[in-house]
Amino acid sequence: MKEEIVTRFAPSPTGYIHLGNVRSAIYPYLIAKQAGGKFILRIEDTDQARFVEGATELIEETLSWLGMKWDEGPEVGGEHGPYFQSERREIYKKWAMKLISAGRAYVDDTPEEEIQKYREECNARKVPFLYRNFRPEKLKFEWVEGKPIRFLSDPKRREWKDEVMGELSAGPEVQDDIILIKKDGLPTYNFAHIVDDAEMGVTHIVRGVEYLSSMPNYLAIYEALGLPRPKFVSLPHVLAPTGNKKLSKRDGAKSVTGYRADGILSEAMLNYLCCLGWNDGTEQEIYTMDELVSRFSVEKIQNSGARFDETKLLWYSGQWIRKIFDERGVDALYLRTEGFWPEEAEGASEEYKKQVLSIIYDRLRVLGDLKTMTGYFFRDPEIKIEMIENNKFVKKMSELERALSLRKTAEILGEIEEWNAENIQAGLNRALEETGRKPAELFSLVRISLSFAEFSPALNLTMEVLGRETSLARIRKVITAISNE
RNA sequence: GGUCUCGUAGUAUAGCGGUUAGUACAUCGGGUUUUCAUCCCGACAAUGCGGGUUCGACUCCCGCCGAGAUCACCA
Repeated sequence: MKEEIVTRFAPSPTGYIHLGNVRSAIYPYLIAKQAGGKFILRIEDTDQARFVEGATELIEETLSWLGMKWDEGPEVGGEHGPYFQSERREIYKKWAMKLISAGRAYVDDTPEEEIQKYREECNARKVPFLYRNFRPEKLKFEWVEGKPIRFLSDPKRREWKDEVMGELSAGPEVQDDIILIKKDGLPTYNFAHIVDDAEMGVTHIVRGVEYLSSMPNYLAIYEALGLPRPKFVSLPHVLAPTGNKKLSKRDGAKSVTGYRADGILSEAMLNYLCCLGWNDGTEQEIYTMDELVSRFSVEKIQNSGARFDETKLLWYSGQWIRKIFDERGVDALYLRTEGFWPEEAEGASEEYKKQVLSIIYDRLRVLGDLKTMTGYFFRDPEIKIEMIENNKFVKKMSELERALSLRKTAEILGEIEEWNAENIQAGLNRALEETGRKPAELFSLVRISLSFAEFSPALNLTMEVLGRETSLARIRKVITAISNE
């Protein structure tokens, strides 16, 4: 019988999920789903000082938004609960007692100040601080309320395999009597995650490379507890856009929620993040969640850090907006646009907004662009004569020529029987002939008159959506404005 | 300082003993009757350095250099 694959994402509720950390959720999710296994969400809230109200909800929301469902964890429950470490005190105590009775863990009743003094001494002498060199001769193997419990280490060279980094090893220098249980009775990460992963049957531990240097200590605990080692998957860091540091809040990279608010599609975020430091060997760039689940492979995870590149994220976003429109139609894309329209669109009908979306979608990088790009579809733009005067093509026409050209165009368009893109284009072409202007000149003039925006979709499409009345009214308004000057 | 890890264009990556070192983003140029965008075409641009091994090295080995991680009653 094949062992079931179980992975987990175990964040601390200390704020929003950091962009760089989302990968530590996506990768284990893909590993589990690919094998038909389980993905667990566990909240590591043993540090009461850093706990942030609402952080858990934010984490859950982010995972859900990205399309990840956890099989066990908060909200959904499961057979290995509770899924908040703060509620698992008794479990950790039980495991700590195993070590205590085996003579592998002891109570640390050295005053903190004394340890601190020793630590400073070591720093001054530039030797590594190791508690084991400082521990009392006679150890007390018992559980004492209000005192930390330390692991009794057995330093030696240890070797292990990392699914990403390969065969690794480290000497005894880094192994120490690390704290298992803090004086508040809650476990440290170092102990808690080992206990939880064992209890929950986790087969693959996926986490950042920063834990690599603690591995020898973890290995010692697995050994002392008689636990089998799970597979270790170390993920390289996501680097900040500049410098060589790992991505952090001050690097200008927004949180996942921040990008979501800008109107980045979740598919794009997932796609980008997953392909940052992973590649299936083909030249494919765009992947759906289903494709990622079937194609993902741990062996293909890069082993050097990857720099976060917002520009590429935005490219993915644009690609996905087009992909959804092209493959699933306006309605599918429209569903995503709620909250991204400009204020003026408030009273507009759904149908009208869909029409606007249909002609503007291929210009969007994020849905939030709707706000700045579609205003003139919902209210008459303010006339800015300088936009006309400064345009490099319209500039070539005299004021009189502008007025006459617009008048002619309005006249021709006014005669159109059925107001549709094709007929409008025919009308525009006729206006071109009759005015004798170059396309660049006349079309620029008309385009600006209609929108007074830096850019807009094709003229005929814009007018079709705007409607005959509005289009002609706007052109006439400009004619009046020019003539009065 | 100890320990550990990493090193292909600006960025993300492919290639894993013989390639014109491929692709994508970015940048620059061109095309699609106006703009912006899409789309298409083109250009620029990389194996950190030094030694080996080999007929041949981006690929294997060693050294150096550079970068990062970690050394908490944080995770």
